[in-house]
Amino acid sequence: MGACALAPKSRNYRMTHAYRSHKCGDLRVQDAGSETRLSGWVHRVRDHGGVLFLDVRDHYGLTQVVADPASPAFKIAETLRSEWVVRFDGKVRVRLAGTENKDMPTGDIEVYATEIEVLSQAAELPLPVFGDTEYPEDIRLKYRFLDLRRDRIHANIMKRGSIINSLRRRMVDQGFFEFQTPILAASSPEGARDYLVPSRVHPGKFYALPQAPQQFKQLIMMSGFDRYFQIAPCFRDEDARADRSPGEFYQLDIEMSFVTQEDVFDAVEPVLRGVFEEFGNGWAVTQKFPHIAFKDSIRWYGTDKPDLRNPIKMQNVTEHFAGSGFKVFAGMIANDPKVEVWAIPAPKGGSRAFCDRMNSWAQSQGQPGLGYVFWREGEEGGAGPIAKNIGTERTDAIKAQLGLAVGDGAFFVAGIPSKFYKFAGEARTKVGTDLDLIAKDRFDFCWIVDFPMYEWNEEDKKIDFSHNPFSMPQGGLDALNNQDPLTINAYQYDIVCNGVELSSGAIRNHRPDIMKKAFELAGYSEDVLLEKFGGMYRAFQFGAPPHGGIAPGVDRIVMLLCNEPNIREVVLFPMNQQAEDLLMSAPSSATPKQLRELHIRLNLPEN
RNA sequence: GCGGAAGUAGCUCAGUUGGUUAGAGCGUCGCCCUGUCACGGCGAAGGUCGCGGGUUCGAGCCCCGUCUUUCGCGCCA
Repeated sequence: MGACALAPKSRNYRMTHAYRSHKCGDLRVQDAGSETRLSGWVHRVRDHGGVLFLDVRDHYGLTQVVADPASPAFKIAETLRSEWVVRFDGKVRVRLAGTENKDMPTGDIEVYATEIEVLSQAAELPLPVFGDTEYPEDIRLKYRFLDLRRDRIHANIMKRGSIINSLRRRMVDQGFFEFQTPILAASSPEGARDYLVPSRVHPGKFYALPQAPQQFKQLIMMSGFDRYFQIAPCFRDEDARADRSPGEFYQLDIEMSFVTQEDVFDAVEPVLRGVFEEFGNGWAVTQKFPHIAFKDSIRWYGTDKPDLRNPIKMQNVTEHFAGSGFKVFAGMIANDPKVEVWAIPAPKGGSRAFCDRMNSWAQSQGQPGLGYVFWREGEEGGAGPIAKNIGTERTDAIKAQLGLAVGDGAFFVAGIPSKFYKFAGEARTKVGTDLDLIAKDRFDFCWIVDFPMYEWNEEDKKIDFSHNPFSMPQGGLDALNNQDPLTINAYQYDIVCNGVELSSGAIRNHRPDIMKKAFELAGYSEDVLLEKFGGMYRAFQFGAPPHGGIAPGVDRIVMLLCNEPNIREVVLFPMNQQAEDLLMSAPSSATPKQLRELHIRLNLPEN
């Protein structure tokens, strides 16, 4: 099994042990002739009438057991079925020449069974352990214990454990120390929906499970500790996605005192690079994570979590369309100075078929279409409707700016960038995917930095925090006092790998005066600060060190390293999309006694 | 809360334009088989086609509703 590579070297049990002298991955040619005792699950039965083969499986591997009519164990062997748990005693022998199995580590030997004890039987399986067929999620989750016996997911779970061990070791080696923070905590007013836990002692009051140990880790810094980390469980009552468990997940939560943004990067980068090199199947890992400003990421990639394996970088080509014969774009540009035209270069995408396919795709996304120019033999000046309208001089200029050649194409999106960047980013991804430009065997990391501190809330017509209100604004109090709030950036950063947002972090605002002003700009008085974040705001009054941190998502790291698209493949006992545990039946009703003790009366919806 | 996809034997799936008794592989059970490793051969059992309603002479197939699972949107400081 895949797991055996991760298993410790086997101990030598004596034959007097009740269940085993060896594990199922242990035996080799040099063991031939010796007695052995194996216990495990019957993985597969091959009954030839006269001779019977059984693959026996445990956590460590598979071994072939043989029985024939000369063996006293033959009668029992014939009754064995898949997934029964059995103890085998027998003699190790070298397989007959020509019958070795090179695909199994134990494939040169077999165990000739002399005694068999059935330790437990299995009913007919709702989910075969053998083979690699896909099964529906509800059955997999209901019979998770069978699902977990299967090779791929068994190996994933072991790899998850090894990754977490490695993360811990790497953190400790850098002088970090692991702390435990409360699970029964106070509800936090911002962010996701909380999981609430009713208090028995305080009728009508509730604890909340922490969405992250954010405030606690900052308090740890203010308590005079340094270099905190924790493999921290986080709880958020939000709906699931393929890469997001409902309810709970883990973060490698990190916080450091007396640091700048660069210090945090220098601490975290080697940990992630190291763990991706250790567990990444030899795929190339970015050695020095590039820093990309938030606004550049939006301009170049149409997203704040760019997949840098995709080489396409969008460019502003507004000037080539201003006053051109392509009236749609030219008119938009003339009417509104905020209008821009972005180009998505498509290397090797220079065919009418591909461009038309992209155009239809854009329409299926609710767009009016996707303008394009492509360059091909005989039409070096550019082909397609736009090329005809704007002429060779302009298409040549576009081709030169984008660094394209004959055989390539380019797509164009026009409008107010804040309205179309997301679609442009999706088009960039689609072009990269469809033209097979995205390398499959790399982990491409980057830091996204300089997130805006504030954003305009169109609905409430006011300025809002765009991310964490406790991030330090760049420029400090001076910027808050003198700058247009919408131009202020925060010391706030994300790590992105292959288009997956692995974590976000920040240098925190440790100064109550700056914090007061920051909240004031978003329309919150000091009372709000005191009422909602009293504990932490109080701590800031008594000598808070400059500090900052980050919290990479463990589940997503494991997903990337296991090359799994779904988080349930790397979690032992996941819930389904409706946040139910189908194996253990959670959530479930409380008894009247429990509810009485908690002073809770149910007010259930109709039906 | 909203949108897409799926739901047929224990499991994975096929099922034509709406037409007689709904099929296959795996698994299960029985018989045969002494070198397999997805062993093989013969046979059998196993189905309220998710559920409810409708259209029709006739529905697994068409229509409406509903439930379940999943993917996405909303949500996720």
